[in-house]
Amino acid sequence: MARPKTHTAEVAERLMECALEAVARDGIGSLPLRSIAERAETSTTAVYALFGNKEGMQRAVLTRAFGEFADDQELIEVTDDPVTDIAGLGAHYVQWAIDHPRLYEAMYGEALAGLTPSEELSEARLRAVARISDAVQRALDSGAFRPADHATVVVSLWAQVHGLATLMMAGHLPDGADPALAAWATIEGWFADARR
Amino acid sequence: MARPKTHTAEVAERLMECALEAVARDGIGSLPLRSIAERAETSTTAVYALFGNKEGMQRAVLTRAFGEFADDQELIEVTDDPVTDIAGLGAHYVQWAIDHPRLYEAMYGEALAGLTPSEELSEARLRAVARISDAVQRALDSGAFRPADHATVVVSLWAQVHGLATLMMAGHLPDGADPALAAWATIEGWFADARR
DNA sequence: GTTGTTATATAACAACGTTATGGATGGAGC
DNA sequence: GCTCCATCCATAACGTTGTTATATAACAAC
Repeated sequence: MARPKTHTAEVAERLMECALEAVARDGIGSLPLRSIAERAETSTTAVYALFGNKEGMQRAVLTRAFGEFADDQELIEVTDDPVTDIAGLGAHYVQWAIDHPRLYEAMYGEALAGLTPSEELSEARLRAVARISDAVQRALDSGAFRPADHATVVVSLWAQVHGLATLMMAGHLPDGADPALAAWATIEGWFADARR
Repeated sequence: MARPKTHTAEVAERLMECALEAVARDGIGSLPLRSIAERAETSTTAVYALFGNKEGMQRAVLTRAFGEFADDQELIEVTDDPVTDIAGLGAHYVQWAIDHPRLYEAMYGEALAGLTPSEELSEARLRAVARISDAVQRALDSGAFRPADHATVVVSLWAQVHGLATLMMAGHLPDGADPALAAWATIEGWFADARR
């Protein structure tokens, strides 16, 4: 009894791809709806029909970005040495951020202060650090790490890689600094015995 | 032989105060020149005469913010125990970020990816971590920290506090996590002897 | 076909950063 | 003291942004 929809999920996917590309290139701040819609061969109305508004589209882009980031983390094989796993996950974490600076910037920079997160966005965020969280739990269970609160250890390691990634992207890394060694020190800080 | 200037340094200061206030409240992204100029009782032209353009004004705001941040770091008294100093500086670092979330966000978030830094901005940035850098040097000299590259240790500790601050601001801190303990682990990671 | 309802593209609107414009200003020259 | 006129700056205009209103288009029911 009405006109059939043409703003389908397929159009949403096209829009999403164009938007993700634009954000990865120019950052989350500059995302002109007109050019995005034009590139996706539709009109700006589609954005409002499918994502609500610009902020909704930004949220969707960030959710997608977190998903791809989590996929990358999950490429790391799980071994029976949680400490090695943590080191590998950390290195991968930083590398992804370096490879996708604008995306990572948007994920952990402006996103927090600016737009209010949706349910899916929060979930996607959790998945991004799930592997590290798991590895820390195994390190604690195996006795490789001294007894400590799981959340505290996770935050310590997460802050380390997140901070390293951000500083490196910003060009703040002083000459001669070794990020891998820097991260390793934080891991060692949790060792049960002083093995160095 | 010409009309005297009214776009004086005093006007620049008024503009700066209004802009800093606006950025601290709404973030670096939303800084409407018209309303800033109106609040400073001048016109938008003054912004272009005194700061070049909006980006110049943003740079100036960030430089000022870094200055205030560095002032705060320098409030911490220097003792003869560098490790205690580092812990205190780190706690102060995180606290300032929590107290000025939009400012810190602007300083280390968008600023890097977006606008190109000026000379003064780069200097102001360096001053912000000068105290931590000094304390690390003393910790290395005194033998409290095991022999390591100064820049690497600085980056490790800096990344830790920066990461903690960012994650806390973003509400990413898991329940039960103790940021002070988390930071302390990174410090311990550099201890010469396993004193815990 | 006509009508009713929904969907969409287009055009209009307000706000933004930036640039042009034209009036205002006050010492220099007489 | 009067006229320049180089200089400065508030105002208005321009292009682009996100968003909303409007009018057209497309189908189902009668």
